[in-house]
Amino acid sequence: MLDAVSRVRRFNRAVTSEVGALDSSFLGRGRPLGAARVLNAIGHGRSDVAEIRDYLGLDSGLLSRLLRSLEDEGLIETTAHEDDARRRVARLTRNGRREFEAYETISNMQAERLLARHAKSESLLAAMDLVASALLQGRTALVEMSPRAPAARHCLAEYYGELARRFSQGFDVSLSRDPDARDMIRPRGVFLVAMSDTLPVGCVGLKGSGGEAAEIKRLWVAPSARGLRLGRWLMETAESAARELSIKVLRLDTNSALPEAGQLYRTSGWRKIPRFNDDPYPDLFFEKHL
Amino acid sequence: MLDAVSRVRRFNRAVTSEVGALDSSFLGRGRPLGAARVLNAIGHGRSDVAEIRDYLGLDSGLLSRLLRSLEDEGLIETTAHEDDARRRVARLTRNGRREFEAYETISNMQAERLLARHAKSESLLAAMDLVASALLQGRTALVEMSPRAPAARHCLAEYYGELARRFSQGFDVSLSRDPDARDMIRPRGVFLVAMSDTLPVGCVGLKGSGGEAAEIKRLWVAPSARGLRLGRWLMETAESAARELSIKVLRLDTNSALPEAGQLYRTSGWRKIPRFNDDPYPDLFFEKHL
DNA sequence: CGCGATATCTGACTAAAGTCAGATAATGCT
DNA sequence: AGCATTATCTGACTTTAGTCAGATATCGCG
Repeated sequence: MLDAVSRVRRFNRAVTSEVGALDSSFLGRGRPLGAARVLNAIGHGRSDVAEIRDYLGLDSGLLSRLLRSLEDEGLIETTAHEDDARRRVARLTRNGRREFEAYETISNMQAERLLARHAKSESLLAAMDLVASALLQGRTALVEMSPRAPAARHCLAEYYGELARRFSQGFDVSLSRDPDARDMIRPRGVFLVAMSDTLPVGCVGLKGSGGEAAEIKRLWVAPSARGLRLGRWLMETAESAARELSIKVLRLDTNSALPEAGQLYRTSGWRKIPRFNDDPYPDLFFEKHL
Repeated sequence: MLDAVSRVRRFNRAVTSEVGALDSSFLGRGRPLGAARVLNAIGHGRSDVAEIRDYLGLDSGLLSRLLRSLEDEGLIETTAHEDDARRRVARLTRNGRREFEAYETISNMQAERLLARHAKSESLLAAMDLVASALLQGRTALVEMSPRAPAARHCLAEYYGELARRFSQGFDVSLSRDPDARDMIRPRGVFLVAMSDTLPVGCVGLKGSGGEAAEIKRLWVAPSARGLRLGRWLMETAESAARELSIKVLRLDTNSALPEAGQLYRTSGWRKIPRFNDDPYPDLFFEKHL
């Protein structure tokens, strides 16, 4: 019936009217949209004036005036940056925080209303995640963090859950060789998480030993972010990090129940090698010289 | 990691920036956004001034001026409505059509670009359909049309495809009692299609015989529109139409491989009855007195 | 200290969008 | 025909957003 482009355009029309509705609900608090956006940016932790300007794409003169008007309303206060008095930092006052929270409530209620009128809200959320990951593709960031950080833990939990679903015999982390977190933190290794706005959508661990050999562990991409070549990007970034750490040879184990992963390794310079550990889950082993 | 509301809000942020990008690409043709929107509304067949005003939510004075500026550019011409000279109708000139098509090209290319950078564009499209159906929920319309109309045929083809996937023995329309289209057109019956913007997302047929008994056939809701209570709405509307046609008793057949349908019938006043036909596919039979 | 670079602000504009009170003309109804 | 209603238009205005050229203050560095 409808070709692909028409379907995308129907989607665009649908969200345009919905987004417009959000904007006009923001107008209800008697403040122009520009000022409301600045207040919200500050509320969400963007304190540096340059950072706000950059985030909202505003002219420096315009932002300066908007900040002044929020200051006159008593919602924010600005002070000089402590190590550089040319820069200014903005902070919400008590009233500003109250006003910011009113905007937050509007946004949250809008979101809740949408979910409430859908009887299958889990499938709606999954679809929203997928579309958002596609739209945010260019702004996805790979962040190095501890495997114990919340975003990293989230990815690992999803990863284990997925293995449990995919392996016919299930998956129990405690039976697998769970790497010590310290081996995936510099200087021994690294742990990378792909962040798409606030959502962690993928991860990979480089588990070093201090020597010239290291292992790739825990490569995972969220279902909502598949098809965006994130796996490849994670692997390339992990390999660069390995080179920085003077690692010469990388190894990894995987399972033939994860064919996408195997395909990725084969097409990016990895070579199949014999089993090199006694972990019960993997049945395929790869190596790559850097 | 992220609760439902945060996920919706991430989605909102993602589409807000995307919509902004579409808007600014429209600016490239040297015309303010307001004028471009009016031109596009006219190009998409909205000719009545009041209709445009309503669709775009514009003040009458503002729209009047925008129409004047498009007229001065030679892109549209307005004439009095033929049955009511107070109303005006706008129409694209040859140049206007060319300009409209330039905007169409921009939108189409934007959509294609998004799809092209996604390696699983079919899953992206399915997600977009689902989100759009949810957002457009309040604007979904039930349209009575011939079962031979394109939108109706689309629904029927999807319906047959779904039966083929769901029934363990497959499904072949030619073995089933395919109702004559005329039995689902007034005055004998009706055929309803749920339109969500341009996408047909559900259908139902009321197959009459001219007498007091009629059958409900071809109830289908698109996967992207499930959870929106569309099935129930289609059934209620078909029942109202049946009452209008002085039908006293409705019957239908279904299959236990379609549990959602059976559940819907059971919770809306239908009673299980013995088999009343020799169609090989159904194994459940219902009746409802109006 | 002096000087070019940097961050923000101010002033003076313009363009776009939106508001609102009539003006104008056609229509429907008695 | 008379008159309230309806659809659109015009004029006069305000608000919001955005641009741009300097002004001001601070910083980093030789």
